[in-house]
Amino acid sequence: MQEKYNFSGIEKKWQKIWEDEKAFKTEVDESKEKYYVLEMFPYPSGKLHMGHVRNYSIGDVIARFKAMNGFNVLHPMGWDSFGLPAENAAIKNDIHPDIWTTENIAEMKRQLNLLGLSYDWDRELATCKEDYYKWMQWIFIQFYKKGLAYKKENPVNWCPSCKTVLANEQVVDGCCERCETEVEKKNLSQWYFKITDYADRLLDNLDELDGWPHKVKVMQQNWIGKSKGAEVEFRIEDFYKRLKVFTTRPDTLFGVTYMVLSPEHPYVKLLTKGTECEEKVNEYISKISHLTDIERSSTTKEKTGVFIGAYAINPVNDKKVPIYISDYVMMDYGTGAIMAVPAHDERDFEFAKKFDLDIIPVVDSKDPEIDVNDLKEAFVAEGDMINSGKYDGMNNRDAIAEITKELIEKEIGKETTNYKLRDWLISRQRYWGTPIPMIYCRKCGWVPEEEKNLPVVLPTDVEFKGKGESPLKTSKTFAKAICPICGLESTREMDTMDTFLDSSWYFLRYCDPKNQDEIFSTEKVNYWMNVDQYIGGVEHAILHLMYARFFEMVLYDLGLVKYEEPFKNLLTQGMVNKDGRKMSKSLGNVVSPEEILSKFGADTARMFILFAAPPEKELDWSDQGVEGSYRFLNRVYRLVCEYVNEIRNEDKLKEEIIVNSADDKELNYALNATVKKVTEDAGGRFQFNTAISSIMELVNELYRYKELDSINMPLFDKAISDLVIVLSPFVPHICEELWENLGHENRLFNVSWPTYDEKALVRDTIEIVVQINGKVKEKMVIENNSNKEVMEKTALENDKIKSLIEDKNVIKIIAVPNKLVNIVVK
RNA sequence: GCCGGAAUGGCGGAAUUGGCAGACGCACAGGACUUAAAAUCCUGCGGUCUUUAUCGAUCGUGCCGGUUCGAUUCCGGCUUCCGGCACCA
Repeated sequence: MQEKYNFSGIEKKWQKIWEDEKAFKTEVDESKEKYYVLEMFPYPSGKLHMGHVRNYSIGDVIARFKAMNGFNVLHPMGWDSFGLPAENAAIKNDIHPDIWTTENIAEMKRQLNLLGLSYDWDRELATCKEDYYKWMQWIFIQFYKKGLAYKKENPVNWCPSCKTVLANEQVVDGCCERCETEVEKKNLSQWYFKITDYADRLLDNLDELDGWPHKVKVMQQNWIGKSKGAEVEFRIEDFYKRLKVFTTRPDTLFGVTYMVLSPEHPYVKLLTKGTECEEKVNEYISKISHLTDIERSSTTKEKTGVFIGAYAINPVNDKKVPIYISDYVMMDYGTGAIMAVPAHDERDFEFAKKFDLDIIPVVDSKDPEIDVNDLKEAFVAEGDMINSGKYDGMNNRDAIAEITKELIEKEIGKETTNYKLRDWLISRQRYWGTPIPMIYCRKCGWVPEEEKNLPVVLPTDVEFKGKGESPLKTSKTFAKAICPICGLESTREMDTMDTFLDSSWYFLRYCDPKNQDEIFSTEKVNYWMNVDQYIGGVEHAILHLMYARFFEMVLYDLGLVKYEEPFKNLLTQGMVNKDGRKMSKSLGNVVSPEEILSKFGADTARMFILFAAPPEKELDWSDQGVEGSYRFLNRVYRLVCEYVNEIRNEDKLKEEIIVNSADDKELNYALNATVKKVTEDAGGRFQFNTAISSIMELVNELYRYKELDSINMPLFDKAISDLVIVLSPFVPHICEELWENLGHENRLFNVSWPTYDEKALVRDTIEIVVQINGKVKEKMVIENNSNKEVMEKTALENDKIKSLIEDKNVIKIIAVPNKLVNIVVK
């Protein structure tokens, strides 16, 4: 066996063998339990970064571990290949997005393969290929038929740099999540998906996702933003329509002192037209329309607003209150109008102070420090009702229910639930995406393309100018279509789909990626789904993960899949940082994976990344840490090499393993403890750092044992073999090489995971601790599983303990078997 | 502002059920091998005090308090940092 650890030769050799042997190909096999492990597929930017390396290393350990434990593992990889960068490259470099993307995929696949990942490449898919987006369009049509896709004109988020509209979820702090340009509002007619229909299910199902990080579930909860309350109708003086408001605090109805409409509220024009207030109202509306969303929604901004000259009548006490407009009321939440209770709402309080409006407390504070008749700030806590007629004295929690009941009886209100979640705007005014398969017929309106005509293919005769219109409009052929209903010459939809649609179901297509006749075979999807372990960055906690859940629910309702939730377990890996900061070009602290791979090899890179931190935590890149991992692999290599070349004696290997000497027992203990630890940490908890540390301990023990005068050959051989096996999911190349040199002809990923012997983990004698008043004073070696009496007796007979307690009163003795004796003295 | 999460040596981190805090690794220091270096191997490595050294004493898991024989772990109250949401009525 070659003495030097030649990682480069070894890695090339095994990558070739795996590829030639199609080592990781999977098929449905009903006789075996399946395991679907999935890493979020990448956008083919062309360059692999450390985040990818981490993501895929984690997935690969799990995939290899599960395969060795007898599971039929599905571990696919593909490309989220529609999207803006390709199109921007087209505009800039005059290269077709398809070519740019295809080249990038090839380059990235080459880099991925350098990592030795156990993918079934026969299942590779790319969302920009016709055979994928054909089914994307098919799904769109199913959504449309189910009434879940609709077109409407609305003020939408427009990114002036990306020149397209964005979904709510893609706007971060008022800016485009991709390019950080400030987002503008535009009134456009756009396609939406009715994700709001699924708000409750998206929320309720979260409870059952035990295998998801708490954090992600909370983020989705916040995003859905469910709040229960009541809708209340107010009469408006001298006006034929009633004003509806939403409130979560019907208990404060008696404290309403004014009303506020959003400036965009349709009543504003009706109520002010021709009145003396019209001018200043219009002035205000025009002023705030120049504000950006960020300016308008800043909580630090002073409240502004204007009285519109109209009054509303409070239905519970017939009080007349003035109506204002203000930009702190949003048109797209609730009814676009609020009842203002300054005594019990911070925003209303601020507004009332500024405009010198009445503040009437209706909930009394239990805290004597707070005088509700002289408030310095809004009182939002619980308390008993005051100034509220027959409800006075009632706890305000109860009053919520009682007053709501009264509203319903009088038919001036009802219970309502509101959500922050908005419908998903899915149209994009870009070329490099799935064409929306809809046709506009001037007689029949919007009609879906016939399914037999799918896919609606992206035309190639387009120009990329980067104007604010879909490049599809420059195609001479694309627009023309025949109405599937009446045959009239019609026009196609020119927008494409948000790429988040493509990634909302790719995990299903992996189950049956080559199917020409249907989106996937039910049988195959039922066998593989759902995803047992999904791994990716936490940045997808809301967008991708909620959209994918929504898709799965709709497909479930369509009878296409048997689970409502696609991802059983989710692992959100932490970021890879350098010097405590995010790796970024501008900071100049980017570590290139390829450089590390050529210097140390894939196994070292994987080892470091898995060992340096638990997967969900941030990981700080450390060059010295990488060298440490490299050192460790060299140490393992030398150990096996020395064994194979110098120590191994084939004749002795045939003997049965008999563990006899104390040293043998030590080694056997270390071996079994390590197998147990790695099995639990790598297979269950996904704490690869501790799994690896326990393997390091075994290596240390093997080095110690190797130097002994007599070596128990069969035992040592077993320990070396098991070491190589349990290490292989982490660093597969070096282990295959070692395995081969140990004389095996099979491949490690086909080898069964070793079992451990609980008996070997039971030592003859163990060390226990003797405490006095909880402080460790002495350590004693006693027989394993000694009973409490023996433990106490041994402790009390110990000379040191004796001397320490001789002039004290023993009050109590606590003995915990195999752990400690605690003597309480006074 | 609201909602989550975290805080342990010089550093990354471990302690899975309330039971020896600091596994494993990095860095550092000393030694062995070597003409020398690299590599490798061995030893030490939380603070303070004490001792020639051993042995030992004592403090120590962000801060304050509680429960307990015993708390990094449970409870209450803070501080700081990270993340999410945010005039959402």
